[in-house]
Amino acid sequence: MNFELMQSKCEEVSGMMKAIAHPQRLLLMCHLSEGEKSVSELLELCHISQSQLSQFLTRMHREKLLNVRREGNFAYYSIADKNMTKLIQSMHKIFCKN
Amino acid sequence: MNFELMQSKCEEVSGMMKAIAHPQRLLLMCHLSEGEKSVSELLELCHISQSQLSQFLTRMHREKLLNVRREGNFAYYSIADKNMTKLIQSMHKIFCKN
DNA sequence: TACATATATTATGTTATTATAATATTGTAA
DNA sequence: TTACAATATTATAATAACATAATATATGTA
Repeated sequence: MNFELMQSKCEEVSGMMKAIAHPQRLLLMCHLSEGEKSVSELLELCHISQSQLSQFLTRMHREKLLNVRREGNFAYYSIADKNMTKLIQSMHKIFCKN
Repeated sequence: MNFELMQSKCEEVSGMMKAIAHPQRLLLMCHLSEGEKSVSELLELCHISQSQLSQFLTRMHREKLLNVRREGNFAYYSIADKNMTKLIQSMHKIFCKN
């Protein structure tokens, strides 16, 4: 792998790191790695205000990391980026096993 | 895994994510994942000012992510946290293969 | 001693993140 | 139509991150 490619990869990937470089956003991603969840469910799972949760979700959706599916009054979010799912799974192995 | 544990893990791990949530710091870590490097070497590898490089290294050393070894005029940095090394390797597999 | 080289520190202006409060929107049900 | 519940948006104050310039320290060498 040449250096220029390495640099541009880092540029790209560090953006994804930023998304999970926050305790609550990482927790969100961990919960979402187990499947789609509604905003209300996420609100119960993470100790965070409704406003901030919505802001985080909106932001990560804008960054193409999350999908939304709206059904009536509810919004269901899921991880949009396959690599993000893989990453969370790797992190789980590394940091949460033993 | 219970939720409280999950939360405290996320608290801890998101700190590490922060360290690599920056293009140049991630690039630094990638280069360091191949072994110890001197500041001068890193300065050549990353396009970054001497001051900022030193600040980044100092910061990550303070956060126990890096080790320093001083030899005469030079300082050699290496990754101190085994999990960080594992993480960088996983990321390499996920983002840089194909 | 004087000077060069490698690295670290300090200071500072700019921009981005975070947290919170307040308000708005939209869909559903009475 | 009114009211409520779920979610989104806007505004804003506090804090942290970033980039850069300037200066300092420490080691090695002529």
